Amino acid sequence: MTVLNVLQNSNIPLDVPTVVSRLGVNKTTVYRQIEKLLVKGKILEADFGDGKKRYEVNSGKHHHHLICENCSKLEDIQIDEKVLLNQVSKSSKFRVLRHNLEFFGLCEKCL
Amino acid sequence: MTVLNVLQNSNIPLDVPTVVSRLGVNKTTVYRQIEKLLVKGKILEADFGDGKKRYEVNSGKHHHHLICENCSKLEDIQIDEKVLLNQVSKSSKFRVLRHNLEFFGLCEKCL
DNA sequence: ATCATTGCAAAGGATTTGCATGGCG
DNA sequence: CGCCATGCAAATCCTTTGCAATGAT
Repeated sequence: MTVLNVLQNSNIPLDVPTVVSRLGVNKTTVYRQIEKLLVKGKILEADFGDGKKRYEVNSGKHHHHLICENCSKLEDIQIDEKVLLNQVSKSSKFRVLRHNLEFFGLCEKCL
Repeated sequence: MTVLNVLQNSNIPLDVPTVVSRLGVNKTTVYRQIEKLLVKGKILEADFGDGKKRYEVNSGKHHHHLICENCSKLEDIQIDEKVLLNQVSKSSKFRVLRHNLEFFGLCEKCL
């Protein structure tokens, strides 16, 4: 088992402590492997704003997350971001290289 | 001087350690005042993905941030999010209550 | 022998909690 | 007195760093 395996076996992004507990290896090792996988582009980092980073395999399909604030259920969503980035380039001279976009709310069941 | 004053005097969102150093009061006090201001809606939380929360006064104008990865310059940007939220409601049954959107890249000067 | 990988313990930084203190109604 | 704001120290949680031990080439 490797870090990548653990992430592949999960349908949601995992934080490092979770990966550590599933792998049974030292956390330092996991942090270092994560770093390498990130550089290689094998995995992506997600930030749900709760003070820890989460990681998921890079499927190649750029997507964002819908996070249920009641049951923590997570859903992926693909969004056409052309409109978004166009708005930015119209109103600013910044060159946007990447962005972070996550949605929080209630899933169908919790509504 | 209050926490709110410090945030009002800043043109960028500040993290708690910074507020503490500018105010000279205990960090616990600042964390507690921040919490109250958040509940009252006087301030907003911003997450730049570097492991700490930042806070800014709630101007009433919903906006996002453009963050220069070279010089850390920060620019506010307003975006018409109708299109974005429409896409979500079309492809999922989640009810989106809030979202987090930040842009990272290079400012005009650093380009 | 060398170089990368792993583990472990310690340190760091943001945040939270417990408890005692001080002000004020 | 009773309540709320403040301070301080300790604890917690995620993450990083230093260094020694192990493994592979």
